[in-house]
Amino acid sequence: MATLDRIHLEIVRSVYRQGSLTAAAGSLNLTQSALSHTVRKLEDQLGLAIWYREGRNLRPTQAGEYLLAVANRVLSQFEFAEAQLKQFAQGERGSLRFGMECNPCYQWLLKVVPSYLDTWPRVDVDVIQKFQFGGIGALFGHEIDMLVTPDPLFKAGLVFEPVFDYEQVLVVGLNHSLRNVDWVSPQQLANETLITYPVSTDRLDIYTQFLTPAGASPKRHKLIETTDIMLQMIASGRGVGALPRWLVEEQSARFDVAPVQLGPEGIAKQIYLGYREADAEIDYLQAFVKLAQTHRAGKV
Amino acid sequence: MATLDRIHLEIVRSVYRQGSLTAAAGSLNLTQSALSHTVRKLEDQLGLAIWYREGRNLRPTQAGEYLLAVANRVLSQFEFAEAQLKQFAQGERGSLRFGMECNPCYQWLLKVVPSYLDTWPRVDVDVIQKFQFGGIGALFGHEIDMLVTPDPLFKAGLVFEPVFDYEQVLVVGLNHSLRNVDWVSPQQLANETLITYPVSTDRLDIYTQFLTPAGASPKRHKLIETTDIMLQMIASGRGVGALPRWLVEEQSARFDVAPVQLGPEGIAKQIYLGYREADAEIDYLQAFVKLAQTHRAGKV
DNA sequence: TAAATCAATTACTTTTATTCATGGAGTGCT
DNA sequence: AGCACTCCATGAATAAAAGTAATTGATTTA
Repeated sequence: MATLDRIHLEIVRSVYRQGSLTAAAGSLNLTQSALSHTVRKLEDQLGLAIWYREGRNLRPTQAGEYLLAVANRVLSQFEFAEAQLKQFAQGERGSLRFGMECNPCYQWLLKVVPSYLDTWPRVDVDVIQKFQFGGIGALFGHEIDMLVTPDPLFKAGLVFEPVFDYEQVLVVGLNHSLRNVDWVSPQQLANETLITYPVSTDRLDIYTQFLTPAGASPKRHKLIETTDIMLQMIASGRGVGALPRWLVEEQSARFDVAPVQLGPEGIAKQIYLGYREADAEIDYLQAFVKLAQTHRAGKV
Repeated sequence: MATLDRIHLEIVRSVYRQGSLTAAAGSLNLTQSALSHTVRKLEDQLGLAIWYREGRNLRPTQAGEYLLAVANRVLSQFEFAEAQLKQFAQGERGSLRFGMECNPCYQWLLKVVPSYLDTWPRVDVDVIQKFQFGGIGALFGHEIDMLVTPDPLFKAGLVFEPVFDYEQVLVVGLNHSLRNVDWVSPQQLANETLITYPVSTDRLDIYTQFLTPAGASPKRHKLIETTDIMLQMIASGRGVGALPRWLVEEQSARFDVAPVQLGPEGIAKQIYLGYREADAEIDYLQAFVKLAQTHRAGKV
């Protein structure tokens, strides 16, 4: 069935380059006899001649010319593919698909990824934000390779590692009455407009760890998708938000906003990286975890 | 060195299509064991896994995904190439490169080629008009496959076959004084302007077979490259020309020109097709010769 | 004309691919 | 839990193939 094979293309190309079967045999580390046999067999199978035998040398037939063109094209694809696979094998190449389960996670990832891309130039990074069965499901379903989440799930087959600690704070405008208090209580938000990302309240720390336990709630709850717009709204006094302290401090140069501690102890948060146990030895994955932990120590 | 081979791509694709090694083995007419061995060997050589073994089924690794993409692309090229070669083998496909040594030859070819292209849709026809070492040299040098010429050369390795007889005539405008004579003599051209294609006089029949033997020559000799312009010039009385009778008769509908016999006997010409003896069995070449001879009988 | 070069061929050897038989591991069903 | 089923891996045996060595014949070069 499949008469044509890579070796045949190699022979056609080599005969063309070297000018003779004998020379081609040398360059392919085979004997002249071997090539002669292989060629004969191929020609028999195809039912046509690849070369005219003219005296002691070969001149390609039309089929030969065609095969030569195919050889040049296809062989380079083989060679490129092999080079790519070699890079895969050496771990120099791959792709990391991230899944995110909280917005601060995304903000954090944006800060870590650039230096990772520098050290692993051949690893593609992709961020997937919508998964059908949640982050864990996406991990098990191989939709993603790494989950960035504040909620580790220590389950067989998965590994979670903490990579970043931060404090979730209230964000207020510079003229806001709460700006200069040491900390705010849940009740103090009863007359405020709270601006959050548009996700259900059980995924918002300010509800789960602050308002809900105290039975409190804000006057209004506004949903805004992007951080920049959210900060602009807060800066203009339209409401208050809840974000990681480091993010607020970083953005305070661009927006007139300030962080305020939530409760007497503050809300401590952690970001975890989760991945499949089976992938643990993938070096470029392991390298990401290491890099993430390095960032943790310094100020991100 | 060359680890990756066609069969590996076949396996990768088949496993993807069939969903399992066992099924793939079936579709490739091999045993499951054979594939397993082959795969193992390839993975060892590449130094990476192509599939994750998950329970009893296989899920492609990143390298596997990549290989699958390569397989889809490269295998289709193999398959197309094989189909093309099959057409070559069946003589359904090829190319016929014509060389021309006289302008009437070209006119004649233009009339024969269309019906040939109809019957041999996969044969490409090419016309080459400039050859370094003459038509015969081009034939021997494989620049062309078929020579259309009025001068056959019966030489070892070449075959010439007559395919068309025609009469070379003088072409005059409708108001020309020679229009209604039975035939013209060389001397009658002494006061005429002769318009010919721009080639040396020893390649012009009106010189070699008419003027030169009689020691005559026209008053002026103008060179014009295209037949249409030449006929326009003749129609407007700027001179006379020499062309095949069939061509003049055909064009007399478009131009005000008429044919006049050259000499008491007329000038009889033949067109020959020359080709390499070695190509004699190429069916689409032989078919062209046959077709050309058919045209000969009828009015071209 | 002799020496050299090249492809084809035959007989033989080596390597590779494939099969057969079997075992282990997961999956699904009762 | 137990059983049947399916799938992949493996080792040993075998079949197939690819390869080599040595020689021939044809053609070119010196």
